Amino acid sequence: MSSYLQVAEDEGEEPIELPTEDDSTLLLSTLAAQFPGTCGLKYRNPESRAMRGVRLVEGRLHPPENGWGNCVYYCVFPKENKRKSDDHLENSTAKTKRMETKLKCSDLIVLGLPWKTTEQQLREYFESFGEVLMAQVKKDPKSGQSKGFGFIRFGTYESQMRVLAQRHMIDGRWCDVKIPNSKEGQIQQVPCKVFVGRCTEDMQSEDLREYFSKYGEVTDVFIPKPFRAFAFVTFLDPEIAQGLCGEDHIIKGVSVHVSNAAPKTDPNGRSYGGGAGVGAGGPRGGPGTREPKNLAGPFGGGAGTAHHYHHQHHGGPGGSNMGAGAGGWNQGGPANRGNIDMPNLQALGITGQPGAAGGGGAQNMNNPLGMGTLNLGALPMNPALVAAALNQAGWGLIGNLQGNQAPGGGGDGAPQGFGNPATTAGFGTAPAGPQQGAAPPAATGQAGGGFLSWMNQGAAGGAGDAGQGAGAPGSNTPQQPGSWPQRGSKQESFLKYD
DNA sequence: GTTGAGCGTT
Repeated sequence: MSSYLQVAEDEGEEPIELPTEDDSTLLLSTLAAQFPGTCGLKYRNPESRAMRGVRLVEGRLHPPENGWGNCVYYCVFPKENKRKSDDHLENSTAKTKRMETKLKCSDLIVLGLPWKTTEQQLREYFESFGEVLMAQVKKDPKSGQSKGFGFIRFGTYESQMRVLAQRHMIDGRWCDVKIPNSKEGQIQQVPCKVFVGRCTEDMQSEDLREYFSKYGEVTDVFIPKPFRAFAFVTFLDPEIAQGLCGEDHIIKGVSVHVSNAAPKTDPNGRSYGGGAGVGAGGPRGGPGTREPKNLAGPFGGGAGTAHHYHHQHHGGPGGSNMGAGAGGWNQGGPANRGNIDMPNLQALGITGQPGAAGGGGAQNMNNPLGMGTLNLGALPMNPALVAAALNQAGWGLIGNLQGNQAPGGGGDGAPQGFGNPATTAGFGTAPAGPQQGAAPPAATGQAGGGFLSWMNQGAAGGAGDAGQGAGAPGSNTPQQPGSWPQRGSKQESFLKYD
């Protein structure tokens, strides 16, 4: 017997009745279907007159102690918890939400299923990650024998991301979940990493982490060694990262400048950018302003680059992670599959948007968090500039947190600030939705403490990426017994900080 | 009732 719950976008708005589930919970997906971008619910406590948050566990909103009652519940949006000072981005909530409607889930292919696994079992397994809209096991039409793979579809992007983030022990076998080839290039990438210039030597990674944590969860801090007067800070929420770009902040009494994380280069030092400097985009750091040492700038337009990458390929098909023809976007094409240069890009569905720079770029910029916090399309720039900036933002490199890739040489550039258990513990700890329930109330927009913490953003942090992975093994994957099976591993290569 | 990288009878 499901009943209905009155939910309004905000106080004073017309409520909509939403059906609750049999267990009286309200599916976040149900909520999000009517209020795209919502990340939670709140209601006004009649006694204290204060707003109260509704418990959210694994995609289900749980009623207060005495049931839902008759009061009206209000949506909580990530945007609303953001600081106000990002108005320069002109990211209206409405626009953000509109964007989010485009954050559709994709079918996901599940590889490596045991022959005996049924669709029902498949569904049941993945339901611990969120609402499963579809589950199928591909079978031989004649014999009915499973082909050993299947497809699933989730109701929420977050669930999808969670599932893509790890391997799955299904019915006794490790299975891979990936974006199907047929869906390639349909998912977006987002930069979560910012460049912090004018750092002083006494700024430790923890200082930066502490400082920037007030804006959102910091998943990574990278400070090059030896001292180079800059750092990289990676946020869980890409929009937070974006919102900080162009700003000056005082840390330890020193004014530092935040800008887009620098672009990366391929081993030959070629530029990936389309030539439009990031600085042209507006408030972001202009060319040359962020690089204390002015390394040879491989960017188009001669913008100074903070650093570049060195790719070490250990066998396997070479190829840079960014195809020149793609204007800097990770293409995720077949040539890249399995290339550690973009380890989990494909798995995470974070692939390029070749058309981004051309037409309709803005609407293609979506948020893999599924929380709708990023709205690059609303930036006061034209799509081409956005695309150009993004090309240089150093997005795209997603490391594999499972710890089987980075160790063994990849961690040489990340002596500290990585592999922080506090930030890596989120994922892979339990299939049943790690820490959502424990997420601090204020952390809306961040699906739990460690959501996506495993993501290694940006090539800029190549060394850091590796380091993060290196820090993870054994500490963040209690459920992962031993190492990741080597199935499908084709090569090893590393990104090394230059 | 075998097999173990892959890619979906709509």
